[in-house]
Amino acid sequence: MTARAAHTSHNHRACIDDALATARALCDERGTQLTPLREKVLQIVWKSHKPVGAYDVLDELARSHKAARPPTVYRALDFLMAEGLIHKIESLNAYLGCIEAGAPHTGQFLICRNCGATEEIVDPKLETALEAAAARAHFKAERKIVEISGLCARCIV
Amino acid sequence: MTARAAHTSHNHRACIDDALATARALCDERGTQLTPLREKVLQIVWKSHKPVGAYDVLDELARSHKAARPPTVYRALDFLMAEGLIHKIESLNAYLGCIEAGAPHTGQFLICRNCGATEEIVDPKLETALEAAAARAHFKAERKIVEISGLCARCIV
DNA sequence: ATGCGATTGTTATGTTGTATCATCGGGCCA
DNA sequence: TGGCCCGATGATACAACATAACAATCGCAT
Ligand SMILES: [Zn+2]
Ligand SMILES: [Zn+2]
Ligand SMILES: [Zn+2]
Ligand SMILES: [Zn+2]
Repeated sequence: MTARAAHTSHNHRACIDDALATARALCDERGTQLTPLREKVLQIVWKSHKPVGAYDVLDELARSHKAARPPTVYRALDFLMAEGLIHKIESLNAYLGCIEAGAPHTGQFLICRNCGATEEIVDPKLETALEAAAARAHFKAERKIVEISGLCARCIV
Repeated sequence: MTARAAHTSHNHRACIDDALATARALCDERGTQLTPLREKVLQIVWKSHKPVGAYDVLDELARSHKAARPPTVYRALDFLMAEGLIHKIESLNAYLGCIEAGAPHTGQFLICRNCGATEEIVDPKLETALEAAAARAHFKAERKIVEISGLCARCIV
């Protein structure tokens, strides 16, 4: 498995610390600037394994950063997406920390409609099937969005 | 092939007529009401093979229906989605006529970033791969969103 | 010191989507 | 016929999501 499943109980502090350390290392290597503001936003996005809306990030950010405004947040989110550190969940208009930062990819997501927990999966067979489907239609695939909603293992009961 | 490819030239009037006829037949069979308002919205969505935003629909609708307001359009779109006559393209916040109305499914889409043409595909192998990926993660899939953006055959040059 | 580019501040606005209550109109039954 | 129900639409207001445009700041290279 590439990462802790979203639904398992775990010491989530470790998730956050790992994500932040990885982000610092990647940005350092690339010469991009993971500023304190951007790092704070990344930390907020990683507060849980549920996608978080931009305005929720804003509310949280504003607690420690009174100047925060919508553009403050969207710029940070744009940077983090460009660096591959977070993904946008299009069907929720919300953002989620990436579990495979550094390996460029568009994510594949399993979104629980009951508890909201969203697991990013990296499934090579699915990736292949997506490429093949596009190829059969003579289409040059660039960004491949997969968002599957339903019930997570924990919520199936 | 299940339908005309979005990028091929064709008599699009036939697309619209087919879609409206299918919609009337389905709603009649189900005892649901495809009112003139809803039919008009469906026709507007089908004006092209490009996804159309709700407020674009509103602008168009308002030309013949002065009372039209956002709820007017969203209610009609919600009805048409519930009947499986249109799909929402989540990554564009826009709506597209369904080419397989009557066969319940969540669509798989190829979205050209150059010309905007969006083709709905029905690819059983891809469907299988999605199911398998969810199953491997012990996830009960309900809605499966696939939106692949890139370049259509015509725009690859 | 000066200019440059990247980042952030600041104000305003654009775009997408809902909540809520009122009104209309056909079918149904007393 | 008159009253009732219910689905559809009208109408007003607002919530949620996102960007435009310009100013200020700061590190750094000339
Ligand atoms: Zn965690
Ligand atoms: Zn769940
Ligand atoms: Zn057509
Ligand atoms: Zn194209």
